[in-house]
Amino acid sequence: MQIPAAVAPPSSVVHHQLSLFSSSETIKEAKQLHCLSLKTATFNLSSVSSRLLSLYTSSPINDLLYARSVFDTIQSPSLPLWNMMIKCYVENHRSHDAIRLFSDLLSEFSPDNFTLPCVFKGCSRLCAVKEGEQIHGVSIKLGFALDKFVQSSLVSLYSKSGLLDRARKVFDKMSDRDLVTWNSLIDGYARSGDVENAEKMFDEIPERDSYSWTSLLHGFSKSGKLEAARDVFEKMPTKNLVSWNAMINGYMRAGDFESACELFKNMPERNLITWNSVMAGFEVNGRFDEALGMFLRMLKEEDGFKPNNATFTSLISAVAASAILSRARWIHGYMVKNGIGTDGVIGTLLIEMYSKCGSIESATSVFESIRRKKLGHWNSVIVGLGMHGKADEALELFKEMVESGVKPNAVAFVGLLNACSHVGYVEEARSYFDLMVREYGVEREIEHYGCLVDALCRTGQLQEAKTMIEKMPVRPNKVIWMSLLRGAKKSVDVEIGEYAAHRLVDLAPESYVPLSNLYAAAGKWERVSEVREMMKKKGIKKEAGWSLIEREGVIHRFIVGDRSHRETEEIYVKMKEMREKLREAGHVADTRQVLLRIEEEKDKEAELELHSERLAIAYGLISSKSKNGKSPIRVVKNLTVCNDCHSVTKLLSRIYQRDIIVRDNSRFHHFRDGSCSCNDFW
DNA sequence: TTAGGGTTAG
Repeated sequence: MQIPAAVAPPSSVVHHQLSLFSSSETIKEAKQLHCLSLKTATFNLSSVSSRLLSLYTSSPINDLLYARSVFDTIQSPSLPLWNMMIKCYVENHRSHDAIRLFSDLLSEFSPDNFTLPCVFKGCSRLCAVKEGEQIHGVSIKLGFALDKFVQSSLVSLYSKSGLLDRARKVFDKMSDRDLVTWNSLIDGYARSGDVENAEKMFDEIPERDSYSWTSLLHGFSKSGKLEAARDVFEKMPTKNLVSWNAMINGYMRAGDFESACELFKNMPERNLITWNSVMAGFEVNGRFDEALGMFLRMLKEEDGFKPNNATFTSLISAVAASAILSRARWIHGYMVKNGIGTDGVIGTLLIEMYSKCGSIESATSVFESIRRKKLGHWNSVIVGLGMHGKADEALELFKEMVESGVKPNAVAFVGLLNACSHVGYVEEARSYFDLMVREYGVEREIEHYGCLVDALCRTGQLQEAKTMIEKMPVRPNKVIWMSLLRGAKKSVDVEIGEYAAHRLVDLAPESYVPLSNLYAAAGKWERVSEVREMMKKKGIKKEAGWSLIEREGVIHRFIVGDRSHRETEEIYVKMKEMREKLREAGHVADTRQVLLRIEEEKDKEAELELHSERLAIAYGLISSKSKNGKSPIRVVKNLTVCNDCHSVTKLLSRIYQRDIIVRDNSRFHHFRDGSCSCNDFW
């Protein structure tokens, strides 16, 4: 709506305001000028509103909301204003909206040589190379085939999309190349891993600025050629923050933390990307505590750094992997306080984090709070429910998803089949295995076969599982052989177990452990010794078991027979009490899965009784009694729960009337009042 | 009178 000015502002006022525009560069100043222009009624002058839009859309301000509000009040904006607005959307990572605006523009104007580069950049951000090609055709028809900026943005689009031949074709046709064009192409070769061509172009370049050096450096570091990257880094005439970051990121990705930290320590300045690179590097290399530690350090050391989606992507994954619920709640709380939204991939990761940290309730509530639910959100919650043994809910949500018009993909079916296999729903698994192809047109991948095989194995249908593996059209991987071997161990079927183990050992040396467990369960102690000899010879160690439990922010970790804890005395008193109560409840130890051959049954029992999860549960029972006797005991374990511990934990949940939630290496067990959510299939 | 293309995290 335009408000007519009562009195035309004097030209001296307008002149003064325009001069203020050129000296402004902060959002605060922009807003002040915005107010001033409204108060003095200069806003309706196109010279003023145009300058204001330019200010809002240019760096470093780039404020999309204010820009759009100005744009919307201008009647019939000129082509440059449309161009600014499109660029602002692209710069704010809203390229879909930028393209939408571009198609609106087409009904008013013909795009010019300023419009097209922005649109190509948007296409490149969206990986929309087909659309880019179409608009490339349009730009030729409109006579912009030889415009330097149009050509340069096309080189960039094709480079980033990996179409180096096409990029090169445009590049070769250019009569007026500048550094930007060269850099686009060098970067294209570098990011596609063609370091040779990147280097060749770099050598041919008439003049180098820091972009070219950094692109080459990035190419080397991305392809893992860190010495070559370091060489470029040392040789470049002026290093900037971007080159430091690229180098640090290369080292972090390669797991060379020492070199990365050395650079991190010595660099002249840091930005958010520096910190994010380090956090992501720790996270992908499995050093979750350090990733979290860097985040805390950043908050402490860097005043005014506002963590963004990239920060949280690494951080949420790190917390999910650590499986500590209090950390999950803390990071989520931090995000809520700081206005980080849950749509898109962040929502997906949050759901996954809560599931992996043992609170499927919080995972579900995050899912429910997301207004525009995308496929990723549905998949994440379905996978989570499966992990927690809630197959009925997973199946129900799947139906809701389909009814809401979201088309399931391969991942959705992995989640669904996995949920079925975890509770032993073989018939449901079969039916969805069939339906996914017949009704939804989703191609079966090895994971889908894996889930069905697993469901068959968990329910003891080993022969059928074996036949299925032999008939399936894809080559079985180690996960599938491992399912069969685990199933054989559970059903104590030595023949099928050996069959699986023989096919497995080449793919996965750690498979000797379940084989040895199988022999132990079958009482074939000579075979156990043979396998253990073999493991020794090949240098394969059985991963030591541990369990952890968190209390008031502190992680307490136990190994078998642990006596190192500060409250060891109390823990062992509790263990004794547990033992007596279990005996009263009629528990008889299941000693079949004791790996070592111990002659006396009594000793076998003693070994079982000191399993790390029992120590953790004992600690949970004594440490949380005074605070809140009703909160569940949450234990994280690195290995699969053994038969005996599983039945013991069921009994303990009844005896002490406490929910006990155990995460093992593949799923969750919710123990309550004497039974477990896995229905004893695991 | 206002506008465009190239480097690092995800």
